[in-house]
Formats: sequence, structure tokens, C-alpha cells
Amino acid sequence: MGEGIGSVEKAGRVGWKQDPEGVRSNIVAVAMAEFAQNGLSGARIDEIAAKTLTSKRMIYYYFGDKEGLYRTVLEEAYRKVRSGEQELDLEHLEPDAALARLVEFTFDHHSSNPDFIRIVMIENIHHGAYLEQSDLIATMNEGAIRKLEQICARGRAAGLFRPEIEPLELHWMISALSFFNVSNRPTFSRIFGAALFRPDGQKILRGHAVEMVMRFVMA
Amino acid sequence: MGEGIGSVEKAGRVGWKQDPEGVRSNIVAVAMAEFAQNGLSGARIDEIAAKTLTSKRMIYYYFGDKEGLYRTVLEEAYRKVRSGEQELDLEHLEPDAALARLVEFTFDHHSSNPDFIRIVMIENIHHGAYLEQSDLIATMNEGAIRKLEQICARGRAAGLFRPEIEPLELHWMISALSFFNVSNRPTFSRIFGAALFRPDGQKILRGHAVEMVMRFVMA
DNA sequence: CCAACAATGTACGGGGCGGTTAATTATGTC
DNA sequence: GACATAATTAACCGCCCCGTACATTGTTGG
Repeated sequence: MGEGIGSVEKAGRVGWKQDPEGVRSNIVAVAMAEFAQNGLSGARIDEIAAKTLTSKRMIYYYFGDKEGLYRTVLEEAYRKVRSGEQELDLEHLEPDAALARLVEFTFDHHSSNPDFIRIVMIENIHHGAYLEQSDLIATMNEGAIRKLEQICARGRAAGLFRPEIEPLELHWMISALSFFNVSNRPTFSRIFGAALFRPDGQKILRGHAVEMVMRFVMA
Repeated sequence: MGEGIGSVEKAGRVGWKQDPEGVRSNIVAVAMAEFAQNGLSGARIDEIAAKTLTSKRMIYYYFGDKEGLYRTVLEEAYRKVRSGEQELDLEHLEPDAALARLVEFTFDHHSSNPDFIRIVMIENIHHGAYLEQSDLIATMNEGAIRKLEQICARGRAAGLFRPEIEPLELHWMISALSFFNVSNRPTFSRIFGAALFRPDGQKILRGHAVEMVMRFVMA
């Protein structure tokens, strides 16, 4: 958060400088936080504008309407998150170590990007209606499967993994455990206590996630 | 849906009959569908009233305001769902069979109650703020853990399960797989295709959920 | 049968909020 | 340096939608 604001300053804007990219990215950053916090219909354009370094008019100038802004935020959220995933190099690890590493990474990654999780939750509430209009996102996520395919192929070749393991189904499992851990934290902790979501509890759950996946794939 | 309407009739209400319970439950039923569909801020009181057999005035008469109605819907959703869980008798099954059965039941149960899932999603978006005000729900859910505790104890005693297995953590896993399968269906299927969510795909995922849990707990 | 109260219907107000209009200032171009 | 165009501002509009005031009709108890 707070990134991409550039050198724009709000106070003392007497004779302003033009900075389209800065204004644009500033709006998106603020809007992402607001949408993540309040949902599509819950977010207020006036509120977003107020927290921006610019005015409400600019939102409509660049994004047309509320939904246009939301779509942009959605794409940006996916882009920002997926970009962090590329740093991971799993090729030099043994298949089992690589898979364990991937699970740990996904778990931590989701955990440290709650706003992304919330945006995806909101998008699911809307039946994925806005995601549908963006083919950019679909292509981005294919890369996530690619990594799993390679690990599975190597694991199968080494006789470590069961041959019938499907990468997509594996991805479903890993996502489920990592996503739920963040998305349902409020209700789960309200009902069953917050211990599992404090640091040591999270370490346990992360370990369980790894162990579940590993036990599942192992021959 | 459509339950609890009773004998109230909308058309031809010339000389109306008083039916507080019928009116009340009818409002809640309609509101649950609307909130599940559109969220708290997305749902429209006028829309709810229109789909009701009564008038908007009654909503405020019985529930005070929009949030009061939402709280009632939330409690009712939990009550309705948990009530279906009691039918399951696991005591006469071997611990491993009982656990597998519980996973299957939870998976199917979530799958066939999408409106409940959506309400919980919405509540999580609101940080569980409304759940907090209801201790009824917390006590109701303790029963869900109770079943797992008994299964674990028996499994451990029989030497089938690992001794360090924690019932609450087990519940977390089972919930994660079952919940995610419904909650993230729109985005997941939009990105990776809908095959996993068609009947045969669901059978596979359900089997994987069972297998993951079983392999995890087994000694 | 008649209060007194509970339950319901109708109509309306007020403000929040998405979106717009018109003017004003910067920036690039010939 | 003048002109076209992009970027930005401030004020404003209209309607959607939550909530309410008031009237009206059942219900119940003495």
C-alpha cells in the first residue's frame, strides 16, 4: 500500500503539475484498499476520492464509472500478487522438497496479502462476473499450474509421487487450505477462538497443510 | 426457500388475518435469499419487501432496521444448517470409517447449501462483526467439535490415529476443503475451467478431501 | 361491545451517493 | 506564442433507498 503515489502532493497544490500515471495509480491504490474493506457496493466513491491525492472527477475521467474502477482494481490485484510468485525457483530442488516449498510459499503468500484475498472473496460474491471480462487474469494464472505440472512430472519420473496425481486438483487443495486460512479467519476465530491464528498456531497449520499435501501425493 | 410462508396470501387481501409468525418467517426467508445474493449493503430493503407477502413497514416493525434483519438472517442460517447435522450417527462406525463419513457429509452438506456459504462469506467480509453479537451461534458450533473429539479419542485408543491429532485443527482442514469448494467456485472455474465442479469432478474432489484427511490422521 | 393494544398498509421525507457540467490550468506542437 | 488538447477542479444534480408518520384494521380481555 502507498506505492505508486509518486511525487504528487496534495497540500499546497497552487499551480499543479500534470502527472497522469501518478494520479491513476494513486486512485487505484486507494480504491483497492476501499473495495477490499467494504466490497463493491459498500465502497463509497466520495470516500475513495477523499483519501486520494486528487478529486472525484478524476476517477470518472480515468475509469468511467464505479464498476470500471473496480475492474481495474481487480486486475491490478491479481497482477501484483502473481508478480511476486515468479521469484520462486523450484527447479533446483528435489520434487518433494519443491512441492513442500510451494505449499509453504502459497500459505505465507496468501497470509500476507489479505487485501487480495478479500478482493477475490468479493469477486466470488459477485459470481465472478467482473473477472469474466478480463482474459488477462486467466492467462496469468496458467503459469501457476505450469509450476505444479513440472513438479508432478519430475516426482512421478523419480517414483516419488503417485502417477495419477493431477496438477490442477493439487492446486485446488493447496489453494483451499491457504485461502480459507485467511478468508474465514473472522468467523472461525470468533467461534473457536483465535489461537490458531496467532503466530504459533499459524506455524502448526502451515505444517499441517504441507503434510497433508505431501502425504497425499506420496506413492 | 419458500418455507415458513404458512397460510398467508397476498392477493385478494381484503380483510386480512393476523399472522405474526408467518409474516416474520416469510420476511426472514426472503431476506436470507436477498442477502445471500447481494450482500449486506447490496441488498435492497425495498426489493426484499416487494418479494415478501407483506409490506416494508413490517420489516421495521419486527427487525428495527436493516442490520437487525441481517443479524436475524445470520442466526437463522446457522441454525438451519446445524440442525441438519444432528441426523448423522457416527458412534456405531469404526473411527476411520466415521471420520471418512464426516468428511463426506461436510463436503456434500456445504455443496448443497450455497446460500449458507455465501452468508458466511459475507459475514467474513464484515470481519465477523455481526456474528460477534450472537453467542447463540458459538454454542451451536461447539457441538461440531464434540463429534470430532470423540472420533479422535476412539481412533487414538484403537491405535489407528496418530496421538498428536487435534480435533480443532482437523475441523479446520475439513472446513477449508469443503468451504473453498463452494465459495471460490466462480473465480476458480472461470480461470481453470468448470470441469472440477461438474458432478464427476466433484466426486473426485470429494474423494481427495477424504483421502487427504485420512492419510493425515493415520498412524 | 368497547376499549386498548397489536399488527398491517400507505405515503412520504431526507440524505447519501453515483455521476455530470462547465470552467480553468498545464502541456505539447507548428 | 498561439492553438489544440489533455489534465484537473469545484460545484452541482437527481434519484435511489433507508427509515418514519400516520392512518386503519384485526384481536383480546373485561
